[in-house]
Amino acid sequence: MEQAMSDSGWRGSHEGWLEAAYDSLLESGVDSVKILPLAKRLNLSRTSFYWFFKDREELLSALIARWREKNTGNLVKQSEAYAETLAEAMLNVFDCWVNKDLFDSQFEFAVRSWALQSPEIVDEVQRADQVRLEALARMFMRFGYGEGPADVRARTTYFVQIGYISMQSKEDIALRMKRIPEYIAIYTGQVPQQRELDRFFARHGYKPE
Amino acid sequence: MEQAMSDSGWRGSHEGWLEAAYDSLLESGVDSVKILPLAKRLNLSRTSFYWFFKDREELLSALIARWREKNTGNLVKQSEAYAETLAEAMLNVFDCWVNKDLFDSQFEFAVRSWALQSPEIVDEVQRADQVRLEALARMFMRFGYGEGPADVRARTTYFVQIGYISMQSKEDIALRMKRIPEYIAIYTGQVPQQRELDRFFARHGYKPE
DNA sequence: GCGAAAATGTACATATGTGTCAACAATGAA
DNA sequence: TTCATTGTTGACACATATGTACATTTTCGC
Repeated sequence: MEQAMSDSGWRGSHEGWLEAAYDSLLESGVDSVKILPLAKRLNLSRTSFYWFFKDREELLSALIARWREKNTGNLVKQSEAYAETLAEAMLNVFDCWVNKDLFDSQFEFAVRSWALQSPEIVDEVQRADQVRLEALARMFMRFGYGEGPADVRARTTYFVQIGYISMQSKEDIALRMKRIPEYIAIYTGQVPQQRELDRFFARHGYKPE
Repeated sequence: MEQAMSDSGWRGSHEGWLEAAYDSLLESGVDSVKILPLAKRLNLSRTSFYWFFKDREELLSALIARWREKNTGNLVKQSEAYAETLAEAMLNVFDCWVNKDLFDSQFEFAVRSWALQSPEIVDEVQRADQVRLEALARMFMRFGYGEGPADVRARTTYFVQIGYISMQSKEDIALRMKRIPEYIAIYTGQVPQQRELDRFFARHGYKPE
């Protein structure tokens, strides 16, 4: 239960507090990101916090910066990755949905919930949504869709995932993988080729029987 | 800014506090549902609250009961409504997405965000999701889909909406209506007939040009 | 080892929330 | 008009959070 520390011999650190804040945000929402509880978790004095951050606000800003840098960047990158067919391109995007390193769903949900009580976060989230949707629409257009249909398909693809996240359901990998060809067919209007699926499954260490 | 009152000459009431709690929940999330701020909003003494509710817990339970009774019931009902084609059936479900009386999106989002900080609410939400998804899947099966495809299509339909809700975007009605035929095509795999769309638009008081 | 810095802790002032209690006011039925 | 019911209030006790001031300890370069 020890947080990552800088190489100094000190117990606390900027990263330590941030990591604890991140954990608390994901577990129980922004309102649980309070200095006193974090101090208890870290076994540090509460006031020690103020050496690293000006105040609670600054900690929350750092949290948002972290989210901004992670989730949107990777989604855009995956939507632009090389692919021969639309189905393959879609599977590249799906990498995000099954790989925590590319897209942190819990973080995403926590930030969206946070938006409910902060207009600044609403702005932040809406900016992210726009960037992501535009990237997905460009992907559909690369494969011949017109602007209107590409937009609606981008929305379908994206909203389904955001909706899924907000379900917070923990269904097992096998079931999720089994549904994937079906989703690809709906989103792209074309059935993925077996070798495309095989490549996808392989890179996520999944073996269908 | 006067809350609905019972017919007695008293200022407060069970409904008054509940309504204020509902407003606050939708505006700023559960953590804003505190007795002291609600009292200020109602221009009542804080302690007067305890005449109507045992404690804050009881108020929150009343809020959840309200949500449970409203959103799930109507969605199930719409999915079971009479329709000659799948596209028409889908449009019946879409009634929920454009009519606040049938489905309260903001309430939905607020409750889902609340789940982040309460395991009991997680249970509540998951139960609702299951009931709703089963109703939608039954609808697809009524029109000839097998169990597997019906399930995935139900999920697509439902998740897109939940995702849309969590975007909290307030795009104008005309734009949403314009996208509807496109969505119907993706979800059902069939293009809706003009007369079906006309009927849908008409009952929501929308006139396409 | 010594001193500056980096980090921690104690004490204080303040704000906001909860819930209980006992006194008080308004209402309407007998 | 009495008077129990229904509703309202302020005072109290307590809990949890924030942030500041200042003293103290730890660490590392010299």
